[in-house]
Amino acid sequence: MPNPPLGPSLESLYPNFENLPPGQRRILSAALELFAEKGYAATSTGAIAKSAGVAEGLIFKHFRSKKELLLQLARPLLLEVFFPLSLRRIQAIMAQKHPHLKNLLEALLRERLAFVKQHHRLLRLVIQEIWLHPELLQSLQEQFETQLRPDIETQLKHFQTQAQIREMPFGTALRLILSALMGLIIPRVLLFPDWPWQEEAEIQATLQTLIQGLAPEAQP
Amino acid sequence: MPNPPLGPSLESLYPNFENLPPGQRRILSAALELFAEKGYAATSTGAIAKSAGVAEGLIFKHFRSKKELLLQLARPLLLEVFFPLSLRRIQAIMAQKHPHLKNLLEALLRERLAFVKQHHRLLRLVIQEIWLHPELLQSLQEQFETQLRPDIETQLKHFQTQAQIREMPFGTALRLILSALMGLIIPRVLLFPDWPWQEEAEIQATLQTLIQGLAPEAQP
DNA sequence: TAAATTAGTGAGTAATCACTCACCCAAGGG
DNA sequence: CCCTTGGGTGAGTGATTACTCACTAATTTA
Repeated sequence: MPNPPLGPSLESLYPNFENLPPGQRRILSAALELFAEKGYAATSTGAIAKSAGVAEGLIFKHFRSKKELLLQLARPLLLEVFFPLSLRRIQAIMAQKHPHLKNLLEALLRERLAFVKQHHRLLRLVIQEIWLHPELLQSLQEQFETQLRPDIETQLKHFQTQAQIREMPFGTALRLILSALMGLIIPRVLLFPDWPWQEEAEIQATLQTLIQGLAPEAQP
Repeated sequence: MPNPPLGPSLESLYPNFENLPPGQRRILSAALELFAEKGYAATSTGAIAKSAGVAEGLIFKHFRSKKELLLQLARPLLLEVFFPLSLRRIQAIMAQKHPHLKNLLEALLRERLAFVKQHHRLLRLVIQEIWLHPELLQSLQEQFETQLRPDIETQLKHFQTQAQIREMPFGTALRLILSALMGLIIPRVLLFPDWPWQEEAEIQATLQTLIQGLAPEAQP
């Protein structure tokens, strides 16, 4: 199946989305779709209202400005998009004492790939707008530092003592892992979703490369 | 030096930039700066004209529309930004019979990092707008297929016969290499230019990971 | 039950948008 | 010496923009 399926995004991700008034829900959904497709700046509030089937004024009853609509859309979801370790499924895997780094990375990559296929609009929106709205990048950093860094750091240290990852700073290891994962996810889902991807082979090649790459240097 | 220097971008990249009428040059420079900073859609032609110190009407003397200004800015530069192998300096390195993959990748990474530090506005512009203007992505693909693919493919095959890269499809190897390079360049130059980067260590870690990762599997 | 709060409407507004047009000026060419 | 051509000007245009406001209607609170 070459095309990522278009699924409802917000219901399963936005905190207590179902308890919001229906108008606000329709606005958020329509805004996500239009922002992702045409970009924030090129999407008018009139178009959002029309697509949501509500009066334009209602947008400004629920959100003080168009920009706040963007931030309220993106902020609660940033963590979910970029830091999969916050997911319960992955935490469950990490709770086990995994013998091999490969098992963790494979679960991570497969889970993230499926997640992004389902919520590709959201990833698109974030990747498009993070360069233009420094608040987004900053809140992403804050959430990471406070909520995720400790967990990931101990996990990586564990693999380092097991000599599955060679000695290197935490930030470096994180960067190498994330760029390998994103290097598959972004072209697969966002840039060239219609290519005839050999997805399983790409997953295996990515994991193999990452694991060999992170391993300690072979002693001659 | 944590901050990437802001250098003149177009003089050295745009084909026969110096022969263009001065008004057009000022417009292109101002548009590049503003598009990269605020995004294409959020930049008005009035702001471009003001920043360039020309009348707004002059923009439409030289470019049929605002969008064509964007395309004329981006298209001739896409290849330079994303496909460093077109550069003479790198071609010179490739002309030698390199004994080791590492020499090529190291030259590539260092050259690209320096290039992007100098032209970070341009990379920013392309990364921001490529999601919203399919023409950009398409012309990028075309240029790659016709001009670069053959060279790179033979070069990679050469490394495969030397057993420095294990057996894998061309597209896969290219993707793995590009994501490793971009995974250093993008955070270093665009996302967190002000961090206290240990740049030399990051370069070495990236190369080491990539070379180990691409190598044939160790036989037990 | 009166009052206040909340969801939702849709016409209205001042500002801004991309783009046009009539015009100026200088340099060549016949 | 006229006349075309091309770089450059800046006021003007209709459309679009984000946002406001006076107004229902229904539900909650006192």
